[in-house]
Amino acid sequence: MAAKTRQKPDAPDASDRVSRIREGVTAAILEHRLLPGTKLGEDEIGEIYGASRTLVRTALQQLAHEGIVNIEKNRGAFVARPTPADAREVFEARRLIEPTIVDHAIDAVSPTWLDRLGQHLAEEREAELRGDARASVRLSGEFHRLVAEMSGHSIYLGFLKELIARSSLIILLYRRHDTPACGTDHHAGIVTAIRKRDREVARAQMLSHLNEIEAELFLKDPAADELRLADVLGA
Amino acid sequence: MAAKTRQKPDAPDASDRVSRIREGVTAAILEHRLLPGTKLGEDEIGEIYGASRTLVRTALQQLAHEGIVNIEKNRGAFVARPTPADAREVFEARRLIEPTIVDHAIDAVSPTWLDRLGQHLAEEREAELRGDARASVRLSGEFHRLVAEMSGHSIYLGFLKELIARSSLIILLYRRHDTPACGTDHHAGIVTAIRKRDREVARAQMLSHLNEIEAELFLKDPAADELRLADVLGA
DNA sequence: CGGGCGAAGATTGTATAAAGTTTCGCCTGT
DNA sequence: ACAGGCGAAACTTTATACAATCTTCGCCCG
Repeated sequence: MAAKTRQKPDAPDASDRVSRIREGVTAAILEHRLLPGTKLGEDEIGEIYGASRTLVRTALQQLAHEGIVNIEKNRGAFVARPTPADAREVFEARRLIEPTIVDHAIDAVSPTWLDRLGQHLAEEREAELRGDARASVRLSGEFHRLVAEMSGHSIYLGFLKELIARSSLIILLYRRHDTPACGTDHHAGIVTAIRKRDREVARAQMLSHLNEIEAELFLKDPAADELRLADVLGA
Repeated sequence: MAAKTRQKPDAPDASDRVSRIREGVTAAILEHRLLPGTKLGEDEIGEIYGASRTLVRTALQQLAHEGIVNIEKNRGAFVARPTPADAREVFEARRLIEPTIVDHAIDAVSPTWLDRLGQHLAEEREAELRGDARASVRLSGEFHRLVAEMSGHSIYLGFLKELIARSSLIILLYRRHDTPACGTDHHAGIVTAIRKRDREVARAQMLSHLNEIEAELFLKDPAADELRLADVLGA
């Protein structure tokens, strides 16, 4: 039979080496340890993960497709530097998609999911309490990802993963104050609405949550070059 | 200065060899010349395009990320075979995104764009008139892509490219009748609404257009295994 | 003293070869 | 005759070597 040495049809995040590299770099970017514009040399990363350039290249190409890395021909890979225009597009897309995602998540409400949501909120609160900015940033994004997983729509989930990754870079570049993370309270409110299966409130809360995140940003128009210089000088 | 040897920020479809392979295979899939389930051997494709397996592999990985190719570990790449559940997700996403895209396209109305739209409609009519099913399928998808380009939103454009590619496979697998292509008339109606800058009508027309396409499909629930067997036996 | 040219070094792009896995045919044993 | 397992062939995966390109630094000229 063919079903002898069958493993899971597709591992959730494939524990192969390419995925380990991709997730490692992604985490570093999302936790703001790798700043936009940073050069990602192939040999450099390969040595860190003990992998050949072939695998590193594959991982970087995937990240480029996700939009958090730019690959310039014959120059290499760099952490992406979203422009204000990109930022507006990303948040517009999130405002369009995420209310719908919450709506679908409510169709999947179950004790198991509510448990996972509650557990996540606890983690967020704890990270915020101990002032761990990196963990807060990561967990804040993971909350939205969790809701998307709950919705069961793989297309929306894929789109949102991309949008969340880009949002993390955008928030790093353009936030006004040093607001640690965007409203854990908002997340709690959304979970409450989900628990009550109140679609309208859930959608509205998600929308206003996204609006408040974007309102915290300073998206001036001709900022790209200025910021580039400022960053380089700051480094 | 850093801005000395700057070329175009990003070539439209990068005339490098990887892109040529990717576009060639994509066209073959979108025109229904490569059927779902077909094995895409690396040597095979490499020989066709006179390229090494390295480049073929890169192209196939990009196609896998776009969702029209599945890569099974240690087995190779195959043309994707969307399930009915996938199909419903794809069309739901299109119903969510495309009305918004049309709305934004209206912001960009200009003689140049109206000209391009009109020219496209002419091509579609011509292909349909001469019964060229392959060209009709391709052009039908390209219409939606054109509107997305017109909207100027690169995020939506990227998402829609993926959705269109998957839609083409879905229509091939699940269409009821041998309807040649889905409503060139619908496209003409949408263009008219765009020309009049009538947002509400444009959104409504796009929505009903998508609904009619999906209504032409036969999305039975437990079809996956049946279809796989049937196809294999038929081949 | 500033600017441009040029060669050396470094880095990426591509191809080829080695290693591991799956698959299919064939052979043996019952 | 048929089930089960062994083995070879084909393919994918990974690593390494080579070629092309860009960057950098030094030097020369104006």
